[in-house]
Amino acid sequence: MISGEYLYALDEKGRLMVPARVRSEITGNVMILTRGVDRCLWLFPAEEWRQISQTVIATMSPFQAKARLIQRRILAPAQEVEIDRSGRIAVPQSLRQFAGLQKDCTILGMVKYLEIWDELTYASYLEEHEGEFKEAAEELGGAITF
Amino acid sequence: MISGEYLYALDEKGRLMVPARVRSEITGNVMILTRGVDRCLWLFPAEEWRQISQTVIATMSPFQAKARLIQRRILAPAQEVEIDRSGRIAVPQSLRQFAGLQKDCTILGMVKYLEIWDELTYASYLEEHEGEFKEAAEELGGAITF
DNA sequence: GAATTGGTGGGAAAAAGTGGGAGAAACTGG
DNA sequence: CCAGTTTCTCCCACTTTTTCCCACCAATTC
Repeated sequence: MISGEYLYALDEKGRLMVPARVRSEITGNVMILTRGVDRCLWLFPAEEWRQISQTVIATMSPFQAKARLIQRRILAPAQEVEIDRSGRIAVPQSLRQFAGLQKDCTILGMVKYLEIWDELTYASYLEEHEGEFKEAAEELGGAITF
Repeated sequence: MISGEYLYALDEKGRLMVPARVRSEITGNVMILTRGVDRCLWLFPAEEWRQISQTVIATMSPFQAKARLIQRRILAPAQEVEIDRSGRIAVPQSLRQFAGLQKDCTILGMVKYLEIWDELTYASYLEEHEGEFKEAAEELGGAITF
């Protein structure tokens, strides 16, 4: 179960640390990096990705517009990235650009996968959506008690 | 499984790189290039193309308008292209024009085949469809949970 | 305070990508 | 049908990027 909020800097070669806590949770040293929904990247353990992508592919035909869209936006940008001996991955140029990664990046543990945000982008996202969050919390409140 | 998002420039002779990652996934050095759906080209590994075209042909009669249309639009324009020693293919003039390829091209791995877009055309496609994508993603949420 | 773990930077070799030259093939006009 | 011209194709050499590895620094633990 992957969780936690981390802050790491992209180095000059475009490399980013995978938190040690996370590394110890996954098997192997290959993960899958792709565009996320919203302005961030998603980083999956290989096995999780296999499941998700299979599910998506199974429901898709290249002759349907919506399917192509999903495929182009989520499946296509996915690349295998290898974790080096120091625990870093290389983030490809195109994905860095998409998420607007500058230097400092926030990494979020989302249970089954990780999100990578530019630190500032993430901060403003949270701020802008605080109201919406409270509404969502209110709704959930009906179903969830502690 | 072909995926990844790559950016390459068409050179002055109209040649375009096939990403090394992709080259290592396919057998042989011949691929099939044709018009895609939307303003892009489709590039198939020979074997995949054989299957797809067979499937399409099998369901088509030249006496039906729709069938002829699909045939003219997808099957007919297909040509074999050879990957040279440096890993490039020559993109024929007519196809370049169809997809509006200028210089920088985005190449998308679509699992079974590749798409070739003019960089700017693709960027605007994604931008224009981001709203639609999020709706579609929202729907997928019904099918995929952790 | 020594040893272990986590993180950062950078060098060197290998791989990937780019440009361009020379010969072959195709096209054009006479 | 031939000669001149253009386009294509194939290959090589150079440049850039990526990958892999190691050394070092910081922080934590024993």
